[in-house]
Amino acid sequence: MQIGREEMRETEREQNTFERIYEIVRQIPYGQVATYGQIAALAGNKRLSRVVGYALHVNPDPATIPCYRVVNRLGEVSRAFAFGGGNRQVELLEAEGVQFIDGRVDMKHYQWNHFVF
DNA sequence: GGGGTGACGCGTC
DNA sequence: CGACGCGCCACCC
Repeated sequence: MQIGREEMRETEREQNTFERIYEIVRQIPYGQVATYGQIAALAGNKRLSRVVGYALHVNPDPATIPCYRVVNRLGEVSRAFAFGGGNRQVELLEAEGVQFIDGRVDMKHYQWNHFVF
């Protein structure tokens, strides 16, 4: 169909923003976590961190998008986690072997390092 | 089209 | 430490 090329690019970009975010979150390995900013950077713009948060908030498919593996830069889980609060998120992560120090993920050891592979 | 909001990040005080 | 403030960008009135 013939819609304006620019218009289409815009639409594509917007969809891709979310698609990229979800695709990246899907790739976070078992037993590891990533930060919002990290995902934003991988999605192409590290300033998208807030959008990443929003994207996970409206997570369309929690079954395949492990949003609980996403924490903030300090390793803190979200208090507004969808399934029964942040405590639930902590449980899920600990079940994967992720260790916490003072209520925060030990980022040094569990943050996903996408460069090493 | 304008304005408020947020599962963030970073600088300041 | 904690409390603000600001920038960012997509979303929702």
